[in-house]
Amino acid sequence: MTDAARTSWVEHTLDTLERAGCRRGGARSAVVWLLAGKDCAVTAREIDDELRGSEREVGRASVYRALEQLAGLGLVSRLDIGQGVARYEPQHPGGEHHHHLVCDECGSVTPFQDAELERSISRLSRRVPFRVAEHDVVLHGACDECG
Amino acid sequence: MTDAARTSWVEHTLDTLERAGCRRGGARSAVVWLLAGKDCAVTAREIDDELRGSEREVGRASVYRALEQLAGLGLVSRLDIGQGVARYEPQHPGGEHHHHLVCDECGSVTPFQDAELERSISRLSRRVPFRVAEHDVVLHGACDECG
DNA sequence: GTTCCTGCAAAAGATTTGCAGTGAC
DNA sequence: GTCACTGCAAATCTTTTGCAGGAAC
Repeated sequence: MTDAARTSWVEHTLDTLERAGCRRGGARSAVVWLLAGKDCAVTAREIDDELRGSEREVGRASVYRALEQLAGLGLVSRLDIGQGVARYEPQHPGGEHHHHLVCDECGSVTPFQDAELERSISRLSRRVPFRVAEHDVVLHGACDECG
Repeated sequence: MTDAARTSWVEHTLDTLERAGCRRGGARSAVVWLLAGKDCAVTAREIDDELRGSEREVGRASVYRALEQLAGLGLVSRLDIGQGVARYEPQHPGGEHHHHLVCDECGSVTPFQDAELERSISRLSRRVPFRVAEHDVVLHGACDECG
């Protein structure tokens, strides 16, 4: 992930928000900038903690509200990969796309990509009686260090 | 899913519990029997509600404790498919295996099977630096009625 | 000036835990 | 009799909501 790609996602995101009739509030922008720096899914708590120690403090409710809004506009993906917490990551338009390995021992989350898997899912998506918008694949097990 | 398969899962489950040093408590058995009758993932609340109206009432805590134990022994799968609730379904040893379509409009959860997808995942599982024990695929979108 | 945004505190849900009594073996 | 199991109530944790003040346009 290049810096250019991150910046481009931020611009695209702020533009889309503006077109949706939103104003450029500081709290939401802080969440957008923080997310832009993440390569893999983070939890609301992680965002909240990280912003709490930053120059722009943000209330927890604002973090959740920003994430909900961004997810609704398709700018971030929301993932539920166990452990009872939602995770969020930037969704780069037409760009990189990955899935997750979750270690059930230590809780670590690692991204991976696989073209064959994507092809299977894309073929499958056409077969089901369902308008498929997104898909998530989660592999559970033990990571290199734990297993 | 045949009645025989359900009964066989119950027997296998109770046996495994016994071998793990558990006693045959009534609450846990009630949860096992209820799960055996389900073809797709249910929430703890659904189990609790259903048992509350049955002959064998079960405390909520016992439902959660039973599910945690069953999941730990690999007898049920725990799924997090959004909506902030965990779902559980029987894991038939070496048997049927399915994934889920989740309608983001109405919240319905529909199971599906796909052999090609399974093959992709199984090949993939051998390639990653990770000991893969389970996998979940969730397709999000709009169901036939909502979409 | 209007409408959206924000933060706090309170509320709502899901899940877990402490504990005292009950039941299985 | 021992040790696991159970149910209740309380606690914990994540996420949502109400509301009053503040900011964007």
